[in-house]
Amino acid sequence: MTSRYSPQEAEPRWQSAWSDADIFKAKPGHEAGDQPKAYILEMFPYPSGRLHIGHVRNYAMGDVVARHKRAKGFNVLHPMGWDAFGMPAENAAMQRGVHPGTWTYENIAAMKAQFAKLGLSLDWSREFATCDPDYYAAQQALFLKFLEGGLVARKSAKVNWDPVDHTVLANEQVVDGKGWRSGAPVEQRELTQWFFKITDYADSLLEDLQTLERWPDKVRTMQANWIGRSEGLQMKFEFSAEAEDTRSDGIEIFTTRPDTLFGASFIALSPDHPLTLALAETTEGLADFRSACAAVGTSEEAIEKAEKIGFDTGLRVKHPFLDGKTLPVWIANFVLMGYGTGAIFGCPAHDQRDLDFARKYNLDVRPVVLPQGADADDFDVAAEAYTGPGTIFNSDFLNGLPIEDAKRDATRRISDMKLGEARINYRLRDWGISRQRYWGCPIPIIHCRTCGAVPVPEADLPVVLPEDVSFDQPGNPLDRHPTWKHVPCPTCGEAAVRETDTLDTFVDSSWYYTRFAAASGKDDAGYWMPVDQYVGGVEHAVLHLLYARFFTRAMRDCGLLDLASGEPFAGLFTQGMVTHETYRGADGEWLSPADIERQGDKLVDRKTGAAVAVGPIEKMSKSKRNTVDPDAIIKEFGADVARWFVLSDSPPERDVEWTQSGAEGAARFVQRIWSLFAEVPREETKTPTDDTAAATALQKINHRAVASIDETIEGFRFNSSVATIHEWVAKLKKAETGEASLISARLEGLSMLARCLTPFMPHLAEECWAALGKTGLVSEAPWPVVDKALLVDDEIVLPVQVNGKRRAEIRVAPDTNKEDIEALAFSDAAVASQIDGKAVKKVIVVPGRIVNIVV
RNA sequence: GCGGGCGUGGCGAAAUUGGUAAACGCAGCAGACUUAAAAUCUGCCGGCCUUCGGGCCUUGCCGGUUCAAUUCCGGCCGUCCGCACCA
Repeated sequence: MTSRYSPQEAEPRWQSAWSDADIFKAKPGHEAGDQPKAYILEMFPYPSGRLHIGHVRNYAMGDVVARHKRAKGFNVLHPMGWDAFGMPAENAAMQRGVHPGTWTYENIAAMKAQFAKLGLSLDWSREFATCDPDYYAAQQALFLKFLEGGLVARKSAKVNWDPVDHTVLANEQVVDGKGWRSGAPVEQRELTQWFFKITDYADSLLEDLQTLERWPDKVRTMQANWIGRSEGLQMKFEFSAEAEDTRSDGIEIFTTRPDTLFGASFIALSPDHPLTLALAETTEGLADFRSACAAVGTSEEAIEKAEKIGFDTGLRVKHPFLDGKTLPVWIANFVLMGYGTGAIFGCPAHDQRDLDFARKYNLDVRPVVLPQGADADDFDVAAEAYTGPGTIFNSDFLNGLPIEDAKRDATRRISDMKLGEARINYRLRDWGISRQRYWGCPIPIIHCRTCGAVPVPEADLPVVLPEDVSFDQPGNPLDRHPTWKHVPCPTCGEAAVRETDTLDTFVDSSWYYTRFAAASGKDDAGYWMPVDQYVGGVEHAVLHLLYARFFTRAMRDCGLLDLASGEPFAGLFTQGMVTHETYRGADGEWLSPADIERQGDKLVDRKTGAAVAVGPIEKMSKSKRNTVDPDAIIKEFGADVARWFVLSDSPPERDVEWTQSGAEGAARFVQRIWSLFAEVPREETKTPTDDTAAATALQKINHRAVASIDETIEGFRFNSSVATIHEWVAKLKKAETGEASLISARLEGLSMLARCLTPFMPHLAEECWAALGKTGLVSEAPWPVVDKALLVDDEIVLPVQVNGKRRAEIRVAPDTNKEDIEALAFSDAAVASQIDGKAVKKVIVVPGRIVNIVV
C-alpha cells in the first residue's frame, strides 16, 4: 500500500534543508565566471502584516522563473524586501497610538514568517526595508546628486489639499473629489514643492518604449498615452491697438491645428492663467467667475457634466494672417493651465468644445476644412464640429491643401513672421515629490533666510526621522516637533529650519532593485542590471514603472549606475488577480467563504443554516469578504497546492478564480504524483525485456514533456506547463503496468518529472527526488537535457481533408515525399467515397501537416 | 470622447508558423471496489440527425482573403481596463 504524502510534515523539513544549505544565495559578479546571470524580481510588497493570495500568485510566478533559470545553469538573483514607508503606518499610529516604525517592523516579521512557508527560492541575504535608515540615507544622497545634476526643481504648483488631515494627497488618493481617508472635499492649493524633472526625459521615455520587446503592449501603450506627445505650433497672438496698455505684448497659445487658423474666432485663457490672475484684480466680476470655475469638482462625473462657461475680458488680439481682423479674448473653464500654455485659440467649426462655447456666447463659426465631396458654397457646421479629413478652404494661402500640408505651411508662415514655432508638447508633468507626512524619507534640505534652500552636507547624512513624535493631532508631526527642524544653516551658520516634507513613497520603489543588485559589492549593480524578468500587478503600469525608468536614466546620467540602455526592466510580466465568488446571507450582509457550507446542491450559512445567495465572481476584497487566507490554505493543503492551483487554471496574465474544489483537485494531484514515487523500482531490477518499442515510446513521452515544459515556462504559459505535467503523470501511471513495467524508461521519466516539478511544487519535488534515492537537493539539480532525436516521430498522422473538411487520417514516415503521401491519401476508402468520381481540381500536400483535396 | 484588451462546451481553458477546434482541469453522469461511506480506479461528457457505417452544424454577429480562418483583413455587437474638457 502506498503511503500518503504529508505536506504539513514535509514542507517545513525541506524549507529548513534549503535554508541550512543556503542554496539560493546569488554569486557576486566576479565569482560567476562565464555563467550567465538572471535577475528575477517580483514587485516588493508593502508590509501590511498579512500575505494575501494575490501575493502567492505573484511570487509563485517569479519563483517558477527563478528556479527554472537556476536549473538551467544561470547565476540567479532573486531577492526580497519591503516597501515600508507610507500612510497605513501613520493611520495605525493615529488609531492605536503605536509608533509607525514599530508597527511596520512587526508587520515585516509577521509577513516574513508567512513567506517562509511558501518555499520560495529567495536570497534573503540582501533583504532591506525602505524605512531602514541605511536605505533612506542612500536615497537622500541620490536626491542631492540629482539636485546637483539639475534634475530637481523647487516650484509652486497646484496640489490636492486635504483640509481635515492637513496634507497633500496624491491624485490617486482623491476619490470623487474627496480625501480617501477623511472624506473631506479636496481643495486645490498652490504650494511650493520639490519636483523631479521627469519631463527632461519625456522623449527618451517615449522613444525607448519601442525597445522594450518583452513588455506587454498594454503597458507600453498606457505609458505612451500618459507621456502624451503632441506636435503642434506654439505662437503668440498680439494685442490689437486699442488694448496696447495691457501688461504683456500678447498671448501665447499652443495648437495642434495650425491649419485651421483662418477659422479662429476667439482666444480662451485658463481661469488660472497669469493674465487672468492679473485681470482679476481690476476687472469687475472676474474674481467671482474664477471661484465659480473652481467650485466645479475634479471628479470624472463633475467634469463630464460641467457646463462650459466663459468670461469676456473685453481685450482683443490681432489675427496673424488677416489684416484688421481682431479676436475677442475670453476666459473659459475648459482650458487647463496644466497643458500647453494655458491658452488656446478657438476654432468652433472644427472642435466640439469650441463650438459649444461659441454657440453659447454667439461667437463666429467659420468652416475652413471641406470634407471630401462637399460643396464649398453649401458646407456649414451646425451642432457638430467637423474633425475629419478634408481640404482647406476659406483660408487664403492655404486653400486647396490637405490638412497635413496646411499645418506645415501655416507653421512656416507664423515662424517667418517671428510669432512662434513648431513645438512638441507633452502631457507628462514634472513629478511632485513633497509630502507633508512623517513616515517617509526626509528631504535633505535646510531652509535659511539668507542662503535659501541649502542641501544637507554629505557628512551630515542621513537626516534621520525623530522617534519621539505624536500623532494626536492632524498635520505633519515633523513640522510641529519641538526641536528636530531647528538647525544652523550649513553655509552661514545662522538659525535655519529643516525641510519638514518627506519624499513621495514612489521614490523609494523607484530604485530599490539597484540596491538589491549592489548588495554584493558596489560594482555589482552594473553586473546584475537590468532586471531580466520583473513580475507584478498591472496597476503599476504607469506610475511605478515610469518613475523607475526615469530613475535609472537619472542615475546613469549622474554617474551612479552603469546601465547603457537606461532601462531598468528588460522583461516585464503583469499577472492577473485572484478572484472569488461572493456570498450574501439572508440579511444581505456579505459572508466569507469560510462561513459557507455546501448542503446538497445548496449553499448555507454555517452558523445559522440559512440559505446563501451566490453573487458575482470578483476581485478579493475585505469589503466583499470574499478573501481566502493563505495561512489557512497552507495549513489545510500545503504551499505546493496553493502554488500549483494559482498557476494552473488560467493564463498568468488573466484573473484566476479561487475555488475550494479546484484546491482539492490540486491536492488530489499531489497524492497522485506521490503514488508514482512511493514505490519505485530500483535500477538493479532492470530486466532484458526493457528495450522494447513501448520503452522507446515512453522515452519519447518523457523528452517531449520536458521540451514542452521548457517552452511553456519560458513563454509564461504556466497553465500549459500544468496541463503537460498532468498528461505526463497519467502516462507514467499507465507505464507502471505491462511491458515489464518499462523500468529504465520509467525511472528516467520519474527523475525528469521530479526536476520539472521543482519550479511549481518544490517541496513535493524534493520528496520525490529523495524517494528515487538521489543524493543532494533537486532544487540544485540541473534541468533535464532533452534528446532532440527523441522529439522526432518515426510515423506521423496526417489528416486528409476533402474541400477543407477532415475525412480521413493516414500514417506516414515524416520524410515521406509528396507523391507518396498523395497516393496514400487517394487510396483511402473514406476519401474515395467523398470524391465520388468528381474531378479533382487541386491537391495540396503540406508535408508534416495536412493533405487537402479540392474537387 | 480617445486608446487598448477580451469574446471558444455547464465553468476555467488549449490549439504561439493560417493546417485534425475543444488538449488539461473543475463540475456532472454511469460503472468497479466497499456492509456502507470516504478514498481510489474505469468509462462518458458542444448541438442536431442516424439505417450505428457515419452525416450535418458549431470558436459573439455579418462580410472578405485563402485549397484551408479560433488565428489574417473590414464592419458591427457585447464586455473589461486605462486615460479623459490635453487644444
